[in-house]
Amino acid sequence: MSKRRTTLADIAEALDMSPSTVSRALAGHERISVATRRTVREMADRLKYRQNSLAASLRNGKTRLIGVLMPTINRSFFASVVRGIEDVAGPAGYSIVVTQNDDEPQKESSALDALIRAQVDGVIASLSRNTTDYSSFSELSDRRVPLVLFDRVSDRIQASQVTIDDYHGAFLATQHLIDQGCRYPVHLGGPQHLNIYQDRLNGFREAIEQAGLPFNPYRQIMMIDHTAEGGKQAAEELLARSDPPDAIFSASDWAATGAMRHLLSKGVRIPEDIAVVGFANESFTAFLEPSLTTVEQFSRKIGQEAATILMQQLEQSGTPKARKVRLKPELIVRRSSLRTQ
Amino acid sequence: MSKRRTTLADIAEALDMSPSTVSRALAGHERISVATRRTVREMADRLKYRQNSLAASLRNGKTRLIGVLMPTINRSFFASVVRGIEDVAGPAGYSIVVTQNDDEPQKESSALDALIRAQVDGVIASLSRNTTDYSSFSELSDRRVPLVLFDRVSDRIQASQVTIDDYHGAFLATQHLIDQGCRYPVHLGGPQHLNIYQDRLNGFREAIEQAGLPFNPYRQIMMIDHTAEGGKQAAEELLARSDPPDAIFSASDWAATGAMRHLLSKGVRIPEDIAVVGFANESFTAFLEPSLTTVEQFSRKIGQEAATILMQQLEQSGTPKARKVRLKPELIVRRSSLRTQ
DNA sequence: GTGAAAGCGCTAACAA
DNA sequence: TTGTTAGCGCTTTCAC
Repeated sequence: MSKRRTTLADIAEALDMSPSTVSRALAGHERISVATRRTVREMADRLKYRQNSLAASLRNGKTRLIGVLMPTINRSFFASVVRGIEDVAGPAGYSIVVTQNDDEPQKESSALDALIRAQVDGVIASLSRNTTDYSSFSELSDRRVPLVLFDRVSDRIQASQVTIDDYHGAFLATQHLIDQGCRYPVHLGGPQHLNIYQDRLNGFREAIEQAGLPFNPYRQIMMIDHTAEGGKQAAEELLARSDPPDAIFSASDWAATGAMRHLLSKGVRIPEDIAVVGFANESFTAFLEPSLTTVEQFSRKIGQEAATILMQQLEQSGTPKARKVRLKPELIVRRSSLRTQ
Repeated sequence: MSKRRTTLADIAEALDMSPSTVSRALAGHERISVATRRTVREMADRLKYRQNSLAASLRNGKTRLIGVLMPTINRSFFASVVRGIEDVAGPAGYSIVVTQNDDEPQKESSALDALIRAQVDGVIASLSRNTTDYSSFSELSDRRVPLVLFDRVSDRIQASQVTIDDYHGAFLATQHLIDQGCRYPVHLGGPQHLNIYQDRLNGFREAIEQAGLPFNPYRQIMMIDHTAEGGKQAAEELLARSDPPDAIFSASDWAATGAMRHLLSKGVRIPEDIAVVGFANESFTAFLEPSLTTVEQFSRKIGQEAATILMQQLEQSGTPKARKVRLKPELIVRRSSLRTQ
């Protein structure tokens, strides 16, 4: 009744052969006769044998586990990335260990610790909002664990990178607003030590300058908390100004949504009075009223790319050279910014 | 340059003591002198020792890994559950391996396979939409791997269960619609072999019957695909009727959203002509126009509960007896259903 | 084509 | 309080 796991030895005994033969047969080794392979496989099935990957891993140093580290899985962008990672890692026979840093550097390093202890073969990570000390990551390279960073990356960490061209996305969004006749757009930005927010801000500024419009950073850039509430507060502040903007480009959909909601409640017409553009193409943005123009960042694709790169580095034996992949975002034009017909 | 991992033996050698002493010292064993413990710990730090949990696991049969299996992580409900699981499993020193079944039974069994091979100490799972053969799960109990099911559960599997009272949630929602003066509500339901959809439908019917309203299942129940598109199609069909309903209770927020969108585009007033209630309290529902009344199902809490139960079963040595936890959902009333002031 | 034996790194029973 | 030893289940070198 109390079943112990079936081991190689059990199969060997049942078949009166040696464990090594069984191991080789199961691995599909060339040198083992086809007949033996068949019998072994059948017996393995009958005994419901499952390889104890612990033992195998201990022996050959590979766990076929890949570690994922992100701010929180509980946000659609990151959940999609995990999904993308699974898309390619799963079929390749890897399982995924998910850890989170909650934007706290200390949780980040303990999560990395857990991943190292779990002996993951490689790691895919997005930095915590507040990471400034990168030493926890250097432990990975010390141990020759390949690392791929995505979205929130840093050149100060030796690793491959997968990002989208945030600069370009922001540029497209802003240019679109200008095309729609907006002359005084405001950007709702995020912490500038994160590449993504810096790039989005730069794209915004560049589009304005290229269009030859006046640009006043103190009036046209607001650093906010990227939540619906943060967006709402920003909108309040903007409406209180003597010269409210005629467009808002938010670095996130959530802030854009919060802002839009507040504007509407104050009788502001969108897009006629103020046009609004978000960033991320969260799945609900198409269903807002008016539907929200935003930038698609292909989160699932990001995960797939990151996993693909990691797989390559794991399979190839030599020293993996860091690769950088930058995906092109796309502007999704919807009603919140469409003034012309 | 090419660093091999530091092992217990390395520390032992450096300190001229035996590996077992080092092992015990690191484990904080009582019988080891405090002085020794200190020196050992310091040396371990200096050499950046990390326990090879593979070896430890192989030895003592515990991996401190828990497997999670769900339809797809890429949906906010499930991502939240994972988050909840992490909330309690992480601090307890467990890491989480995430797998998905994409609502395909065959992927489900291969995911379970992967989890078994990975030697997870326990499993938390929600069934695939199409699971009818539960034999893959019986392998877990054969191997005495504790299992906790959540949301989509089945009594035909020997396991603990964490669910919300879907029946009650649906009952509250429907009762609320009736309170608002609706007399002819229609339910957008899902596959009846899943407990959750069955319970929601039952709650709907029961509320109508208790109110003494006429009930025609053929007219008042529609089985649909629970996506925005599915909701839209349902709305189309309902509007084409000679006797359209005065309320819609959808078993999902997404379908409710799609339906609402379509109704509004056809000039239907919500909630005056047709009131709408969804299910799940997806984070965006508060920002729809009108904001959507829905049922909060405490997804993160579900994950926390499931993990707590699993932890208990893992720590306690005896045969774990299956527990069933049923959380109370809450109706979140918003404008899409508020007719009275 | 198959077997014997060693060892991956750790822990724990037993011994001292 | 510490050391010795065996063994978890697997893979692989070397031998036949």
